[in-house]
Amino acid sequence: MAADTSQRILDIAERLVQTRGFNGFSYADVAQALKVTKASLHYHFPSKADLGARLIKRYERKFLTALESIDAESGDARVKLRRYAAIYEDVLRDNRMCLCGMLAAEFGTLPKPMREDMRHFFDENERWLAKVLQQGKRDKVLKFAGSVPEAAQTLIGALEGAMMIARSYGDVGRFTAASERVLAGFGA
Amino acid sequence: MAADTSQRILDIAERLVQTRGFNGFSYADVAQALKVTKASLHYHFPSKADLGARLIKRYERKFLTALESIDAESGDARVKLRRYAAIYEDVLRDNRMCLCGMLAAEFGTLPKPMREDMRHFFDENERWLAKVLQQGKRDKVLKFAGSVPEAAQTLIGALEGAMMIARSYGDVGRFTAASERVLAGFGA
DNA sequence: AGCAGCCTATTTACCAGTAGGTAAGTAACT
DNA sequence: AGTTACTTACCTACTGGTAAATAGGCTGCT
Repeated sequence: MAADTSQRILDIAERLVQTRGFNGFSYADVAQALKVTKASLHYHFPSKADLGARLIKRYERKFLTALESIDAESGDARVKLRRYAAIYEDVLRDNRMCLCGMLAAEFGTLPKPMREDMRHFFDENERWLAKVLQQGKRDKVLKFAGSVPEAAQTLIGALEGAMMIARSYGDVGRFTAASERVLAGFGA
Repeated sequence: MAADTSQRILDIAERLVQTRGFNGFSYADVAQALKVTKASLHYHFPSKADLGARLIKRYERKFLTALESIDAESGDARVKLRRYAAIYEDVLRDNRMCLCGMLAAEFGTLPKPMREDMRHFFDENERWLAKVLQQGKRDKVLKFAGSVPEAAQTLIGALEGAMMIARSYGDVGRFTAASERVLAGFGA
């Protein structure tokens, strides 16, 4: 029950960051949602920066696990890309922004450790995507010009941006359309 | 000198929103930078929501003026697209995020009028881009599949996302690379 | 079995600093 | 005398954070 509280705090804080941003919520918000006192939160996460850092690490772990599942369940690079985009779409459908996409916008006010953790998330995404793109190229199911890492970076940026704007319009379809177009540009 | 104060407030606030976000700065920050009191700011912009709304409107006006210049100075749709992307790059080079891209991330905490103004900015961008894309298609200098408005939306999202992430890495080149790749996808 | 002592999770009761905002006064120009 | 552009002096609510008290469960010892 004890370890559970930490996770429940993270669940609520995660939702708040994804919908309102790291600067858009307070310990009081989490405390209220969880029906405990603020002081209790500080017991589990001494400072907001700690909470934020833990949030990113857990999010990255969940995300990379999902990517491993994709690898395990499909061999076709085109399918992998589509399933990658589908992760974003699912997040958006829940009215959330990608946690790290949100934090990227707030970069200027983020504690240093959070900045590094956030970039690590994108680095790992890029690594996975680069692997998939390389594989797709080798298997001749994807075709695109130029450097593989740059292609991966472009893809991440395009999906994050599409997500961010689609959310402002409350329109998942807008994301889907952009996502399909971007993937089509890679032959997927 | 009086009318000037309002503009100087907007200048400073604009910079703060673009670097720290709307929730990442306070009237006290602006007052300090301008060496006036907070109360003086409230004289010019009664509430922060007012300030924010005025900020967006001024930003949109400047932006649309820049787009008119592009129209006036070039007839080639490929050049127009490249110059459009160059606007983003210049903003980023100044270590800023696009004002409305930043606000899109903070959408969940924005006052309603600001939400609408922000979407208006994107709508106008989309309108201009759609016009350019249509023209490029007609002139056979651009080629892309599917609906023109959707293509325009995709382009905006890709540039905003690339910008946001590149800024987190303090790497303008990362934006440039993504931007070139995206434009290449339209034949530009 | 009984209980002392400890650990974990939590509360109550604070704290200083900052947020956005207001009321009333003032100084200069028209 | 009125208008414009401010300042001084406040206000309330909230921010992240802390210290001390407390309640309950588990440990080992006699």
